[in-house]
Amino acid sequence: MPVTMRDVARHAGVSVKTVSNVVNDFPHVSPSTRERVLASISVLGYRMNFSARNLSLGRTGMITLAVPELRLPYFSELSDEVIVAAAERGYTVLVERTGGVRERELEVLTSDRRRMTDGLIFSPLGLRPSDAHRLEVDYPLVLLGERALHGSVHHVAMGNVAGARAVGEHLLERGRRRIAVVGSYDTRGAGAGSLRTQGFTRALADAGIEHDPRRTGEALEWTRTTGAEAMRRVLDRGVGVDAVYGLNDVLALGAMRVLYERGLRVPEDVAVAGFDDIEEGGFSCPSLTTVQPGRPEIARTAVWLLVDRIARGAPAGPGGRELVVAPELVVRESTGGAGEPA
Amino acid sequence: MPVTMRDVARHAGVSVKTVSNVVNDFPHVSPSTRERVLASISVLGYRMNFSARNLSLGRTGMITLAVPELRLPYFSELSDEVIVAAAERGYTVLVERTGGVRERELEVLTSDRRRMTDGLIFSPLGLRPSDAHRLEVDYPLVLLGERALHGSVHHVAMGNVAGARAVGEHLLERGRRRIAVVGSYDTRGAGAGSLRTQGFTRALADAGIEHDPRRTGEALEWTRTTGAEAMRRVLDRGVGVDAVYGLNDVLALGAMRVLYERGLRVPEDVAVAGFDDIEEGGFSCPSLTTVQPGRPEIARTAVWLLVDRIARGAPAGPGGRELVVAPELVVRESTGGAGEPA
DNA sequence: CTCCCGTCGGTAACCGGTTACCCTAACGTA
DNA sequence: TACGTTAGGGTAACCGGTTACCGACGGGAG
Repeated sequence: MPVTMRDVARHAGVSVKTVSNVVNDFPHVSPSTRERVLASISVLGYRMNFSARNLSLGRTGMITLAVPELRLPYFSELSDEVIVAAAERGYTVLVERTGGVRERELEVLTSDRRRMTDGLIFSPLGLRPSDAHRLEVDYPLVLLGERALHGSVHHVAMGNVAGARAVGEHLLERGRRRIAVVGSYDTRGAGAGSLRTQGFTRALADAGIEHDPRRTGEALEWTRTTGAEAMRRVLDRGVGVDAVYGLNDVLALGAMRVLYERGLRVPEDVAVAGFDDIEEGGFSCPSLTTVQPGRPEIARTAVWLLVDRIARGAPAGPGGRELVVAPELVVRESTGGAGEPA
Repeated sequence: MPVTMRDVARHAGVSVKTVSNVVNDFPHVSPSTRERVLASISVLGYRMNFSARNLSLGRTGMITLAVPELRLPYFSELSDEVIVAAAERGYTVLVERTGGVRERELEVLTSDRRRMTDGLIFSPLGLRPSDAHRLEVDYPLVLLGERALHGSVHHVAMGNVAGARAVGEHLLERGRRRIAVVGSYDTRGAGAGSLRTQGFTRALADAGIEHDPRRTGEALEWTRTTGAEAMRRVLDRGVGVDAVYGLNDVLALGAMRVLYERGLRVPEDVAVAGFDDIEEGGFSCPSLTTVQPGRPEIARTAVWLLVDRIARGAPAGPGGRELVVAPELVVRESTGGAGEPA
């Protein structure tokens, strides 16, 4: 039913090889022949069958991006950037949603679906350190987010500790001492939550201040809702709070919402800072101080590394590189703005 | 190099047909044989080659979702929902980004890349009414957003006019009369902007009020930034404003940010309402009154219609259905809350 | 007038599944 | 014992590109 290359060849009076040459812009085709073939293609309405090409070539021109949830602004902005970067390199992106659930993440690594694409950019959330060996796969893989314990897998990380430290120092500089942390959960692992907590407490420790655990509001998922709930719990404990550090922006915005509901002024009564620099934080009222983790660079780098591995045909190998993108503090109204320190 | 079905067959001492039967859960395989085949698969580490399967089957198990930008909350939330709905039906989603640019949208409709998937869910933005015939494609297609002028293409729409009218009536009910519209651009076409403007002005007209065009802030793109700019332009014209209707939520939030910067109180001085009910609007300060357009239902319906068409193998046909999902007004703080009308 | 070489294009095998069609063995029945 | 029936499984063609390999043709050099 559909028009094939052989149909075109017949129509144009040439061979399939020639049609293929034309379609793929190969040399050694005379202009007149090319013309004729293109005309036939147009007349017959020929469209290439990608499954067939993929089968022959052994590659698909697609990569998989696996993220927890597309609706979280950080990931939607990241995905957007990955898609753009992939398009620049001629790749299309297939998006998998893991929900941040360990089982689904493991499944993404091994499922047959994965094999529909040439490689995987993977932002794990639920994986445990003991799952590290699961990342030793035989296809091109680039990890985003936290570091794999070791191994040969490329890995693009952000400066979580450095960024968190900068937030801590900034809040201290603004004279805040009773700082709540919203979102902390696991403080020991190698996950973002842990690293961002560590960097922060380190800044406090350097200033001779100890973080009061009663000012920690835990949140397993990082959403506006859980941020708000965590903030409420902290406030309800009755310990004074003059600043809030949300481990990411949506947590911070959820917390800010609770402060608003309780009539606390930001930044006069309570300063607020987040992490990720999602677009929304630039428009909240007040705008949100945060850490720009270099997301565009992360996206580009991840795609490049992956495409590179695909092109080289070297699926794994010992060349697992860890690239850490430098973060940058973005000071906005929620901590008093870029003006003079309070 | 990679393990094929024939390798498995040889190893298990059966034929490829039997391996295929096992892999695809077909009947007529004795338990013992099945066991043996599964063991061989496991030993050899066999993984199915999807390109080959796709070539044989003529389908890929993937669908394309084409949206303007993934970073816009409406589309990221929609994409999330489409991905979930597709997964329920056994499909994976390939995301294309059009940027809302007409050329890219037309390209998505016809490109070879499109042929890598079984169907397309398409949310056009830049297409003109005169492009309607371009939508008469020979593969399964479901449109989101505004109506195609006519034709045989399935189409899931939201109740733009009804929703916008509800917003208008709500603002009037709250005693607002000098209402700015942010985002309007084309007021005649069949696009969302036009419909949402029409519904609104109709509500005003019904109340005997005429919309002052000086209170219209145009914005071609619908983002927080353009919303803010449009709001500034309106305010700078010096005409009084006691309410703002953003044609979508991010426009409204951008406008709200400007009101905040200028020291205008929301909702006391200026009420604000949007459209789309993105999650962010529930957490802004104040929270944003908006229209919930039934996005989850839109996503599910679109996927179902598409999968249905794919399954039926009836690419087009005269059965183009238009489904309109009913919108619902969500009253929040930015217009005075659900309490008694001011 | 040959020979050589580079250009252009044809032939057919191959990628790795699916499946129409066929055969066999085993069991039940007359 | 002969035969029908069906479950189980084998064979080979096919999906539609890609490409290794081969051959023909035309022009310039010897």
